[in-house]
Amino acid sequence: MIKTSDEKYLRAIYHLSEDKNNKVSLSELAYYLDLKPPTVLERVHVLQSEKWITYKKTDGIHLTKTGEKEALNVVRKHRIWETFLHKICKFSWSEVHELAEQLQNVNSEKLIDRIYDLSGTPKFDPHGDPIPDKSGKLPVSERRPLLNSVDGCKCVVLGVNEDSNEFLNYLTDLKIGLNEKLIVEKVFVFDGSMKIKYRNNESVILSPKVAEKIQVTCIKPNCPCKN
Amino acid sequence: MIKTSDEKYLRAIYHLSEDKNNKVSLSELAYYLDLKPPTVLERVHVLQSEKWITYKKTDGIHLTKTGEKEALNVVRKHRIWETFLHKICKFSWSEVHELAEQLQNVNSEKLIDRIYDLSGTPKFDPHGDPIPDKSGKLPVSERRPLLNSVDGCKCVVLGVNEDSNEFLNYLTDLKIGLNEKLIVEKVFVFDGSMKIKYRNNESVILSPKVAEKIQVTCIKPNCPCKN
DNA sequence: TACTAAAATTAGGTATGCCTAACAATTAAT
DNA sequence: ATTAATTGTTAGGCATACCTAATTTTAGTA
Ligand SMILES: [Mn+2]
Ligand SMILES: [Mn+2]
Ligand SMILES: [Mn+2]
Ligand SMILES: [Mn+2]
Repeated sequence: MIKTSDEKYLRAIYHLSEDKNNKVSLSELAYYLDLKPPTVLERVHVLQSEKWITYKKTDGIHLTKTGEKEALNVVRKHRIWETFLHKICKFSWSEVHELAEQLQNVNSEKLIDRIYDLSGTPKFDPHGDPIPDKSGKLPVSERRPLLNSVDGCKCVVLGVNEDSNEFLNYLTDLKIGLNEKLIVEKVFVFDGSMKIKYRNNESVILSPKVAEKIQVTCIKPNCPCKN
Repeated sequence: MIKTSDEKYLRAIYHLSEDKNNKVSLSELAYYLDLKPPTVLERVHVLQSEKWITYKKTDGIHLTKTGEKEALNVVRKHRIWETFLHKICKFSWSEVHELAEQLQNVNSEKLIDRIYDLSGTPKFDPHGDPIPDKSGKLPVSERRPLLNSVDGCKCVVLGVNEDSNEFLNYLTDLKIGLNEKLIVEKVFVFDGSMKIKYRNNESVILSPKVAEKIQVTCIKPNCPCKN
């Protein structure tokens, strides 16, 4: 049986190898977990001996098949809790992550099933991230960065690429939330920032850094936006 | 700020000094927590230095005013989670305790408030135990042991005095649950066991050991049952 | 009161999960 | 190719939360 403290590592490794899909280095993992490299090295050796991961200095850290399955299970629990907290308990999308970190440790598949049902058997969490099914399969989504939009594109927010409170609160201030419809009025070729219209003709200019992290899908068919 | 591991101790001490309202001994506490006395002694010293409890070998362990307040807060969290699990997540009353033990460690007053509201701001948990309010005040209940009933008494189940799965599953097998109406057909003076009628004229003979642990209140006013 | 059983304490030990400081190896830059 | 910076590794230590075995204290009983 896997331990809670292992799950933390597996989820971290999963995220790091997902984002930047190249090898995960020791120091990277240490930084992500807010721990020091010797600490992490120690645990990595253990995780390796338990066959959850492989590690070679040159090759970095990789999840094994079993490790990935376990990681996806933690991701599943995390995202189901986030969804439950948002939909049923009415927490904002910037509050759910931290709480879910605690709740995901609770050890009861039956409880996960129940809150999953209570939340309406969702496919995506409040940040738009896909919820793996029990076998670890991820639902596919059309999401692409808002940054790839062309002038005139009408699209809808499916999620975000970053969980940080600073970012989420910024969006909340702008009143940009999940399922918000956005019209890309103009893309400024200079730096890629874009003027967006939404709600009752509110409008805002988003920096490319922000636009890159907002995930959308076009509403009109055959929209010429890049993916 | 109090630590999760301290809360476990405070709740245990609270229960032990509640049940048998005399002093709580070290070995008693150790047994309850399923730990060895030296382990517990160590922690007791710490808890004492942190002013949650007092301890003198002769006098046993006592919660301080602050300690009791903290203990009541854990009890509150525990019972709210139990209620939520039962009412909203449809867990049976024998399943909720163990899960609540895990969930009560989650650190968010806001979350407790939300699930409390979701559960319909209950005053009692699925075992009939009172849920303290935020200031630590307990709602009063009319509960008395079924054992104190006289022949012919009509009463309703308000709770139980024991959380063990063996006991709860026994009641579940008999289909005796919360709010079940019971008629005491006959009390056998020999040993105090009693014949009970309930539901569609089902009937059963309960041993005094069981009857003592079922908490009820009389339905008819001026019922001559003892309290 | 003296003896015995139970409870409390002390001493010393283990596993886990974290750390710093010092050193080695690798990779990037001049 | 040499140097500098980054990354990984080793060694040794600390705190927490447990344990057993041995001893002391207290309380119950004869
Ligand atoms: Mn999250
Ligand atoms: Mn999420
Ligand atoms: Mn309970
Ligand atoms: Mn209860």
